[in-house]
Amino acid sequence: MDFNIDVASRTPIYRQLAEQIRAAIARGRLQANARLPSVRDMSRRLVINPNTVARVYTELERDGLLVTRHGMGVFVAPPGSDLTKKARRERLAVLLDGFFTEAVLLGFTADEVKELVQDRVTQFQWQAGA
Amino acid sequence: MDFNIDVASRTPIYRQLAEQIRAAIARGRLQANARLPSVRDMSRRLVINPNTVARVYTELERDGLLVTRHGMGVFVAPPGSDLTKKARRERLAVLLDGFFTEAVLLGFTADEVKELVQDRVTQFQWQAGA
DNA sequence: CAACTGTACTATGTGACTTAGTACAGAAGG
DNA sequence: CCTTCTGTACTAAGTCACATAGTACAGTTG
Repeated sequence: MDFNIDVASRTPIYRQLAEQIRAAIARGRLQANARLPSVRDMSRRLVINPNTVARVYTELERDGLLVTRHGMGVFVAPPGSDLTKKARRERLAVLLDGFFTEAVLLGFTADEVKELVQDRVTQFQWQAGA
Repeated sequence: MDFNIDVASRTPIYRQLAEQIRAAIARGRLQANARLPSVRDMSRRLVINPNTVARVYTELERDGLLVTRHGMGVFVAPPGSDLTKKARRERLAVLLDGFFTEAVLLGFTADEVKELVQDRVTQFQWQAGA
């Protein structure tokens, strides 16, 4: 896994790294139980502070995406959200509405958006259908 | 139009207001040429600083969503993005990938997402199909 | 002229973000 | 046991985004 940080960006470093890890897991480029670089190793690679890396790992563990074993390292957690079905659906609806808002303001038609959905949906590692 | 601000939220006030205006336009609750509350009026309603409101209006004008006429007020711009077709599509793809990432991490299946898309897509004011 | 509009500027305060440095506890291998 | 890795927990410092307050100026309307 290769991550990269743009220190010139207005989005915080810790947010950039967290998003890249989330994306890697969602696309299956980081599989369950895979080990991530240590806090110090990652900080050296990205030329950022170890504290910032630790902050990212802590946040992602709180979200249930990572599991840390003290003295051993940080690993990708097995899939599964601990939210209720209702909470999960509400959260997804908010995100989808945000996406639709931007799509409308960019001038797209509904058909164009549906087409793009079909194009891109295959690049992610979805839960198996019921 | 009624807007509301949560000062306790971690998301900045100017961002909250900007998102609410964007959403209102995308859903057709604010039509083209509609007039928005004046900077001072909006600041009194939301109990925030006039400078913060002005910042929001300026940002949305830069994005082409609003038009200000000095001394007269701020109005909703007619639809239409000034980005190139390629830039618009790339931007939408980034947003869609972000949405898919969260959907996967929340544990949804591809079919569930497609279903939600069908449910919600009708609530927005899309450009007329080609 | 009066009362509204948006805009520009300075000054101030708070908190997020990032870095640096030090220290401590758990795990693995010679 | 000792060394070296691992994550974690602090403190201290600096920078910058965010929000507020206040003042001032220019355009529009009646």
